[in-house]
Amino acid sequence: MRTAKQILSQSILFAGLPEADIEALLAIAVEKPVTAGELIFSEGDPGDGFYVTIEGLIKIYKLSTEGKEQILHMFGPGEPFGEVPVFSGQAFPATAEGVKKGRVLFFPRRAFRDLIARNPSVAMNMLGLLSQRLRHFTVQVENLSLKEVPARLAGYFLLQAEEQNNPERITLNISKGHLASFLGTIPETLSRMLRKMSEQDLISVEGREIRLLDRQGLADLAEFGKMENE
Amino acid sequence: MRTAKQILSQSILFAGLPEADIEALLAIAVEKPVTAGELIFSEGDPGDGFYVTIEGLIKIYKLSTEGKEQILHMFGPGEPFGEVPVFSGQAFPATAEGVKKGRVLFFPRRAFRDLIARNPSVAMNMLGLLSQRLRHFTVQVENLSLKEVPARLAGYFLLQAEEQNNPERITLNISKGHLASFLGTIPETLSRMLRKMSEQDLISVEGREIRLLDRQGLADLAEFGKMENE
DNA sequence: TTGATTCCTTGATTTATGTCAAAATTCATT
DNA sequence: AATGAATTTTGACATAAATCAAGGAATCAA
Repeated sequence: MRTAKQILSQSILFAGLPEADIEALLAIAVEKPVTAGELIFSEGDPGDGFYVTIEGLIKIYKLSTEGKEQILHMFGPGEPFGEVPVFSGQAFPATAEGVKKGRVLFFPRRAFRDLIARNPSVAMNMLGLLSQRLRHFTVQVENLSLKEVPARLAGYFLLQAEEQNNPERITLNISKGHLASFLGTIPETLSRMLRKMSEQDLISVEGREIRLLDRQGLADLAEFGKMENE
Repeated sequence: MRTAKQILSQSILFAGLPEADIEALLAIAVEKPVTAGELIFSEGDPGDGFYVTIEGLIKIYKLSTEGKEQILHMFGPGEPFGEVPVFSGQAFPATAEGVKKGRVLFFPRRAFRDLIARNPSVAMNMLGLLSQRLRHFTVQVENLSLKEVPARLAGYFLLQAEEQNNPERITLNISKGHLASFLGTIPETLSRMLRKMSEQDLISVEGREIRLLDRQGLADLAEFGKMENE
């Protein structure tokens, strides 16, 4: 069983925080067991603290006017929930309920705010993490709305080059199959596009190492979407 | 000319903060004019503060090994830059330079951290903003990797329903043309899909009002991607 | 080495969706 | 209401990419 500490230090909100900060967070958090079907909070409850799932599965839902349950999200280990209204000082806009037995950490709003005041670098780190992810996703969304696969792929390469801090070579950290699905396509198409881009000397591929041979060409491709024909 | 205060209160990092907090931020910020071609910071400089563009245009770039400039981002009014390394206590990984004459606000790291310690709800608000946007983009990225347009569209409707806090009806806040481009398609295709979805009683469309008639059907569509044939 | 998986590539075909052209509708302004 | 501009819809056609089917690498365990 993974400990709360392990989960936290890999979670979206706290990943990469120094161990001392994780300890400080654990010190103010309250661990609660959750059973399937158990209500964690209800729509309209005051947002007096947020949660991080440690184990199990939580669903967030609203009831439609006919009383039907509309699931909005499911959250597993490492994923926070309720933090948006809590950070903003709002009531919970939906209901949270256990789906699979597990446990969650509850971070009381007040104690969390005090922790930040005592130790502002925790907040700074969190802001850094969130900003970075946000920037990543902003670019990613732009990429994905590009109509054609070669353009999305070129955009992905440029984004990765930036994030890996190397403008000339990137290493795929996921399999080509996963990459295909991530780009909204399938392995066959990805494979063909990689070949085509290699033939045009935009890139060269050696396993998971991609060399970016023509950055300007890739940028044009990402912007205009069309590849010149062979 | 829009004032720094107006820009800040609509910026990604600070939008929606109470006026008092914006004032507090302005009190620690230093306004600097920027001319075209002026260096703001260089790769490797210590990240002793971050910037928000007020007016003009800033480019962020790195130099390739052959000394060629690789532009990573351009930032206009309201957009922060340098905040990721600064929040995380790193050096700047790239160089910032003015492209169009304007001005920027500089937030010294130290003063900003002290501000957070004095006034943790500023940090809480920022965390709330970033978390919300992050959640939005996370879902959006998932949607956009769905292969077919009807699935992406259904996903978009469900996301909007959640954000507009109304599970049964949404109001498009962008034109259908823009929506098409946002979903990575074109107005013609969007139009056809809306008709098809209406014919199947998944939705009904009255101008920019979309009524979600079959939420489960939409969820299935978003998940499995296929529409049943006419 | 062998066999067993998994991952990646290639080819033939079908299908979804983009392109082009034009009509219809909506919206804003007089 | 009437004009004009912008947006949306429709139709015929072209094409990028998905599907289906098969075969090759690469990886791993014994």
